[in-house]
Amino acid sequence: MPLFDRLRALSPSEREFDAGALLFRRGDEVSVLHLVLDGEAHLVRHRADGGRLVLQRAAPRTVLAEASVFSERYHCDCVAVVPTRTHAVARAAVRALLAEDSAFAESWALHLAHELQITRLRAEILSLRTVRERLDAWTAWNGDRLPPKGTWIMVASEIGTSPEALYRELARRRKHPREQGAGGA
Amino acid sequence: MPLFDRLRALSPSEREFDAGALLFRRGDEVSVLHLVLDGEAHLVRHRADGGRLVLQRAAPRTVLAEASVFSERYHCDCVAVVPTRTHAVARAAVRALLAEDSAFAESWALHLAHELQITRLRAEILSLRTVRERLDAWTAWNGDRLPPKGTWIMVASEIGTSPEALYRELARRRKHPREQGAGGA
DNA sequence: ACCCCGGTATGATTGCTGTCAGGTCCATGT
DNA sequence: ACATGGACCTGACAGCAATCATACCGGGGT
Repeated sequence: MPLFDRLRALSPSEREFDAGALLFRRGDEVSVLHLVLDGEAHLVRHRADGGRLVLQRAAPRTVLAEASVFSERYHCDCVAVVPTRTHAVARAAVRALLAEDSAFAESWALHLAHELQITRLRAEILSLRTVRERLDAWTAWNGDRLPPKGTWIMVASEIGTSPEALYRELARRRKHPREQGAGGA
Repeated sequence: MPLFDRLRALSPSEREFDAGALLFRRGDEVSVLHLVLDGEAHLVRHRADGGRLVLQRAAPRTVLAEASVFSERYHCDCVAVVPTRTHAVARAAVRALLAEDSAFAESWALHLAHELQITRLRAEILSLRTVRERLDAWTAWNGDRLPPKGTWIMVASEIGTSPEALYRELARRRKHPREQGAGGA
């Protein structure tokens, strides 16, 4: 059973948040771990000057603030950016399971390692300079296929470019199919 | 004891690699977990067209390819980009420790969660458009202080810009101290 | 059939950054 | 004292992408 569903089976409680509502704030005691069911929640840290720094963008079927399981209190705020529904499982239950069930602990670590791998890749893609290189890297990771229509805007945000820039790059490839994926160092 | 040292204590074996040497290749059986002591090793995936995609840049005192602990075989290549020395601990020993010692399992998960947090932050920084925003984000995370001299080049690579661009931004802040960190949405 | 809206598409402009090319400063070794 | 090398610094230029603006298209609702 996937980790998300395994966690979800721990308890039946669901919570709902309006757009802009806070799931928790910095300094709050960590009592539950949130699993995002619908909507989107951001982990944000507020800067002294009023600026914000997003630490995680949690989409549906993702675990929110994994590190909070090991912390007494939250280190940042969490805000719902659209109406959001989460499944809240007791932190104590998760910790107990981690301590007692080594198979569960392993799948938890596996989940974290996998997320880490994906995120490291995303960081590498974002450190590339041109849209062309980023799309090449994206396709290399996603089975060497161009993204399906309907998902382009999402892909654009994943690789950190504007939708227009991605449209143009895709149009370029439609016109000149041979030139894509020129192997780099 | 930090996780790195705890892992290192598991066994005494060290390995050395010349620049360009492979630590392992895709498909190899995973027998050991590498801890980088000196140098730098990259986890790379090769694309069909000859291009490369870097998945992890492992600096000294980092654990290389954490996910490999849970895998029979490697999913990518690993190459030393400079002369590199690693400490190799048996995968079986790590797995045994994870299964038997729940405190160790917890610190392993904590390590992964922490790395994940840092990497997510880096990805967020890299998705910002201008050097100014990236440096603002960097400073917000690093105690609202500008990076110390001697580390600027490293910071430039962390935030994905050229050293020159960072120098210019730092010079701008020396000249116009008030304009930095204009709080954005 | 019509409207509306979001995704797709593309042209024009502007601005930022990457790169190259120089130059200063300083710690180190001889 | 001198040479060396690395980090720091800045000017000039070119290139790419963000942005703005406009338009097309297809699906869902009425």
